[in-house]
Amino acid sequence: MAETLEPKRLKKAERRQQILLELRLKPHVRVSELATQFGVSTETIRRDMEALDREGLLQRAHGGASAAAPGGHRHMDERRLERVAERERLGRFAAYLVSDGDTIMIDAGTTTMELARALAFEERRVTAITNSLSVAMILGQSPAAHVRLLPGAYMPEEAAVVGAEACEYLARYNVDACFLGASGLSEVGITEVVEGFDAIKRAMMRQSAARRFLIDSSKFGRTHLSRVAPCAEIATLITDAAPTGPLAAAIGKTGTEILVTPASASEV
Amino acid sequence: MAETLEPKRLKKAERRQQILLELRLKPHVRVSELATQFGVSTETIRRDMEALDREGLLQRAHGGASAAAPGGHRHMDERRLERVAERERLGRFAAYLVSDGDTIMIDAGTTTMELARALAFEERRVTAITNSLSVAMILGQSPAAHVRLLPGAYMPEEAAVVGAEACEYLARYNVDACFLGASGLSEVGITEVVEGFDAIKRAMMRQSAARRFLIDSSKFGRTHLSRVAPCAEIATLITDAAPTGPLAAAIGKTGTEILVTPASASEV
DNA sequence: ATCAAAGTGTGGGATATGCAACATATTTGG
DNA sequence: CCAAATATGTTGCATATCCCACACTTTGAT
Repeated sequence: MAETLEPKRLKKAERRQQILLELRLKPHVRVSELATQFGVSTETIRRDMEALDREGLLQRAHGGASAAAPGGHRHMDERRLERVAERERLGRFAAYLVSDGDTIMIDAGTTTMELARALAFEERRVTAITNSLSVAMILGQSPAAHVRLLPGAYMPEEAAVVGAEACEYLARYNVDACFLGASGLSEVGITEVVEGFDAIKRAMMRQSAARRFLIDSSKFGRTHLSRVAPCAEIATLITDAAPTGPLAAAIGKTGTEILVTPASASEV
Repeated sequence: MAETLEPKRLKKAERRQQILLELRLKPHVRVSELATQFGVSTETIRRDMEALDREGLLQRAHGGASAAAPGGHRHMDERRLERVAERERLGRFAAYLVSDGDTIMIDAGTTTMELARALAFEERRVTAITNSLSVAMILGQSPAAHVRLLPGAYMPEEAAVVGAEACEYLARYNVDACFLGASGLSEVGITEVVEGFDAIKRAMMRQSAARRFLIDSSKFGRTHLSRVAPCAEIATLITDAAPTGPLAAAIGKTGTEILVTPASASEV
């Protein structure tokens, strides 16, 4: 009784889950590959991909699909689609503030990821400490960068580690500057919505000579649950449009250096 | 030769650089898109992509290209293509040794990544400590898993952290079992070729009640630079074929439990 | 200026993919 | 058990891509 039973056929949900898992390891999968692998027709895979694409879990391409965000996740993916140009400008701009030989801290976020890209692209010779796996992977590609990762509990939604251990660990290091993102910036100060990120940001600020924030103007006026720091503690604010109204007043009184990316004048 | 006012045509190097930049914003670009964008023929783009693919700077796909895996680098990708089926079986099999509620350590490697996949797929309720960013991201997807990441210097080729800090940090934890890969297994014992991984493995072994190794039979008889441990310290060897010759003799004398995956004939 | 080398464009046949409509299979709910 | 709903497979054809060979253009050096 030779049981030639093939691996039990996967159901739709399992198959789609597998597709996503596959995409965690490879940046791109082909329709034809998966069809063979799962023993289903290409049309089925096509339908799977179509559905997953609608959910934003992957990006469809001719003949296959790519991971929506390598090292990123659902929430991040959605955010990634908005204001990409602004964030890229912010990241590139912030990279000018980093010199060869600098030691820096970078926290997790879509904007700080752009900074990591810029630093990697320019092959700036830096030592960076981060709690973001995405930042580590991106910046780690640069042969000129040294990256150290913090310990702690892994938070899949943000592809980052958080927790007391990470914060404690930060106390070991003293760096030239930290580059941090944030969920909101208002008269109250810097605020953050992701649980655990506030403590990381505060710990990074403590160990840094210069405290720099990358915050695009869509975050202005927003106040979230936990306050990271008052406006006065921002050494440098890198943004795409100068603050106005009460926020401008609040920040104006502090010694905060406000750097606005140049390209914002040309287009919306 | 009338001088046209068209944007000056990019040279080869610039165009290729531009392609890579594009891939930092989008996970996937199409040949046809870029051809239009740069005003060159699709063949040119194709040649560009082919070259960049050879350099490992992107991953070619039918109709376009994706960003190279940020964590999974050239080496890993190549390795991934070999013995995929064996590794997957090993990973799945090893997952049976993990019970709900277990605490485990997993080190970096292509085989242990498969274990992470299996654990994630089955949503086993585990707490895992790892130095591998890939393992963390894969297993972190599972709602039932808690993942802790070790601190240390990031090693881009392996998408893992290494170093004294990681080893020290491991001493904080005591777990039920560790699941480790290796570059070689011979009479000498377990050996490793990746610098820094040996120390991680030893530290993980120290903190684990059960020491389990996932080593496919192609590694048998190989001896690499640094010895991780003698055969006697292997509690469980999970592999796809029973050792033979001198290796069998060496392992036979120890109390090592040898588990061979039911590849074809037998069953569990 | 001339030549060689490298880069790029063009064309056509082979192959792969997409898409839609319909047939079949599987699951679900009563 | 059946029937509806859902999922998957199949077919045919339009389209897109690939790959190769060769011609043309640009570049750089002598």
